[in-house]
Amino acid sequence: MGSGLNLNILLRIFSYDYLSLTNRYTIDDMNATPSLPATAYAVLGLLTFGHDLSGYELRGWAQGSFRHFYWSPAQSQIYRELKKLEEVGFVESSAVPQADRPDKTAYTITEIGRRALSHWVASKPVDRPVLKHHPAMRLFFGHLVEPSLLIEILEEHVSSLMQTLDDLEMQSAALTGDETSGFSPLVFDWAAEIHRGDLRGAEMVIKHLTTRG
Amino acid sequence: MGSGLNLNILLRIFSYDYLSLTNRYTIDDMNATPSLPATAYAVLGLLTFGHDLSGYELRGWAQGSFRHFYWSPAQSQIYRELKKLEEVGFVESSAVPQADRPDKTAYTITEIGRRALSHWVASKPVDRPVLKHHPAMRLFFGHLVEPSLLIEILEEHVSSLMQTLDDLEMQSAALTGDETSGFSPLVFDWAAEIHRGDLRGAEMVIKHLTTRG
DNA sequence: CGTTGCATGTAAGGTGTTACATGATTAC
DNA sequence: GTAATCATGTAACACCTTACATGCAACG
Repeated sequence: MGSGLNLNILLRIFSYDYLSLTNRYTIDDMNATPSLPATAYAVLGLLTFGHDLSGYELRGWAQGSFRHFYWSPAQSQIYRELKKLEEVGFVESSAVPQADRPDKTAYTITEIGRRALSHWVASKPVDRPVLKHHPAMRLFFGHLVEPSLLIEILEEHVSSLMQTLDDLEMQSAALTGDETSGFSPLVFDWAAEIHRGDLRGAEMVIKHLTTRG
Repeated sequence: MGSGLNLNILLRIFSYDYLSLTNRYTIDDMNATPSLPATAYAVLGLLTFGHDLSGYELRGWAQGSFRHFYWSPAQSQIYRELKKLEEVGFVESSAVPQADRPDKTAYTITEIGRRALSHWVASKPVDRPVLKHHPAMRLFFGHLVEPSLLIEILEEHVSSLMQTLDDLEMQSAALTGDETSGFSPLVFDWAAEIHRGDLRGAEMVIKHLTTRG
């Protein structure tokens, strides 16, 4: 362990109230990753693709990029995560003058933020994916309603899936070959496979319901 | 609208603090569905398969049945939802004497609970599925770490998926043909398709990473 | 002249988790 | 005897959302 580290600091780093930290991390502290919520790292990670972004822009990027394989956080939460990240020293903000507009606050990832993030990316255990499949939940209790109502719900789900697939294929195509996009096209392809599985399943269910209902 | 219904009651029913309700629902109020969280309906729905269950048993059933297509709530939350459900009159509890053990409290769905649930099952809009795919999120930021670490994470995910698939296939096989299981085998088959899509995607990613890393 | 987009936030409260407390029974 | 399972809960708090407030600029 490095120079600036004592038990007191460690306790504060790994306790939940990191918001009350007055000291920032030093590189010496980086033997372990502090327990920031995954959302904080997700926001932090968006700053590693080479652009300094404002809270507002981050919201847009989050919506555009993780929408289909992670949920996208509410805008108010992004601002809150940014505040926390700045307090622990993982990002730095700077005012960017805008023509004829109030300034915007752009965030840059710091070296120490980058290290913490890299550590988190490879850290284990990785939580298992969490799926909250509302249409499947409706089917699970489908014995309580008319099959025709179930089919309606399923068909809406199918058409929403097709839109999602279109979107994913477009995004993947647009980014493949782009040096700065990292593994994101690969992630979009992966997400597309998941959604195609969902589609196959939903169509199987519809077929089952129509041939005996 | 029915006899016992006035604006005041409506406001209380559709406001969030249904916990403070002193009046219970009557069947007349059932033209619409109150905004209970999906979790409450999920718990309520488990009581429609013909068994009266205790909080403890419900936790087990939830874990066993929706684990793979919905998340399973913490035990403490199940107890809280049951309390709420009883307060609005959707379930009734009765003490069941246990040999040589403290009594357990078994819950039964009421007629009005059943109506509310049926209404909810067919109500729209149905929320889109929410996926929080942690391994995919790691890959999304994979440009920050060694590819070998990514492959490790992916391979662990693959083996976890295979267990899930085994589990789903077993459950589907066990329940197919069982009159009392409703559509649940169909849901398990659907979930299996989703997980097979995930598997296909993860294997594609691994192949991609190994052939150029 | 109203709506949409950019941009940043606060207030309030719902949703869900972890950790703990309790107590008896069964199994090793 | 000590661990695991059955069984029920409370306390504390992390996480996240909705709704609102603000202000300016551009579009039609």
